[in-house]
Amino acid sequence: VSLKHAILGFIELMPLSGYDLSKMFHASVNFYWPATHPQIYRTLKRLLEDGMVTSEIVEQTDVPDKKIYSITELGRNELAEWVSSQPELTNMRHPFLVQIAFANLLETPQIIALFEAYAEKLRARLDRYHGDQQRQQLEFARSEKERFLWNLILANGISAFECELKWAERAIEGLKAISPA
Amino acid sequence: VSLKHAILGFIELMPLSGYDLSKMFHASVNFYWPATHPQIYRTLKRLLEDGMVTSEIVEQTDVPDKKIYSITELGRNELAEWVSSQPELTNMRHPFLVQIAFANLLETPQIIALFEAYAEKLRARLDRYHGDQQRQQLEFARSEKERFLWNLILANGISAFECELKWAERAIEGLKAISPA
DNA sequence: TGCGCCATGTAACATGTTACATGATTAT
DNA sequence: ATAATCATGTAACATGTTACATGGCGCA
Repeated sequence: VSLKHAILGFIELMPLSGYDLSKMFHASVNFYWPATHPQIYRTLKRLLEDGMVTSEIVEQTDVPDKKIYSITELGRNELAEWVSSQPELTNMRHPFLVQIAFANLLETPQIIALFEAYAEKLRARLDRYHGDQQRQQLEFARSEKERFLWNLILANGISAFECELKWAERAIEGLKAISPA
Repeated sequence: VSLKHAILGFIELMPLSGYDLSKMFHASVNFYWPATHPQIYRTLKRLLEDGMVTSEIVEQTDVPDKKIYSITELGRNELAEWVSSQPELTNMRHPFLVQIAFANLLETPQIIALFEAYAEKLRARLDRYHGDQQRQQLEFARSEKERFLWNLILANGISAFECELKWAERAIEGLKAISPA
């Protein structure tokens, strides 16, 4: 339901092409709302049909032409309505937990190795959160309030992954305690 | 990729019908791997075609017949392989963060209200984690190791939601500080 | 010569959701 | 009566992924 609204949200910031949107998704919300380019183009097509956006072809020299989308009054209303609607809990798909749920077949050292590989991935993700790529997005904020909100989102990712990492590290300790050293 | 493996994992515990599986998903892994019954029946059909499971109709009096699925050698291999494969990071869809990312249109008190509604939902979810429904599942554990793993999974949910709740509460504090009281 | 960026899209497939469809039994 | 539980499934739709398709420019 919500890719549509994320796209409207970006276009509300400024008129954008599908390609721009794709880059923005990858540079910013990708961690909590991934979107690939076919999905974006398809959704833009639908938004256009529904009159939520308008498109305009901008000719460019040297590089291919762009199709720039702008938000309409209807789109702005839709976005405003969605933004103020009741928040939903993330419905996670957590493949690692499923894996662990059925890991009884494995030897404890193997399970420890799984947790260690998982912790490593979490650390890599945390590094990316701490990297400046994320912070650069904050520059586009149009107000103090917006910057504050975007900082909250960043903080959410960091705290969630730190929490997950702590859990994994505690799990490793616990598993080592029951494993024949 | 992984509903298939979750189903194999359950059937490996004991032979089960689609209906049983549906109940087990709702009672246990639902928070980190939701599955609806059409999905389960469809996946069972495919697993049967692929020779990962066999089915047997069990006639019952008073209640409708059951179609009980059992795991095959092939299915057990597939499961074993998957369980020991490289763990993947959860790729979240976090609609609330998207909502907040574009909440600049709203007045600060409205944003606070959103966070409060969100925090309320988190608390409700935590209550369910602390409820005994989750703990009852632990009874089915076939070994100390399995019980330990299942406890880890429970702990993961609790710590993740507690962390998220703390984040939301801190956010509310921060927003109140910048709002005209 | 080949890779990567720019820029658009489609096709096929996989996965997930909601609604439809049936029908008996048991408890309120 | 009516709702809930048992038990199976299909159909239609929405969403997400991977691969295919095109084509120019600039850089190494």
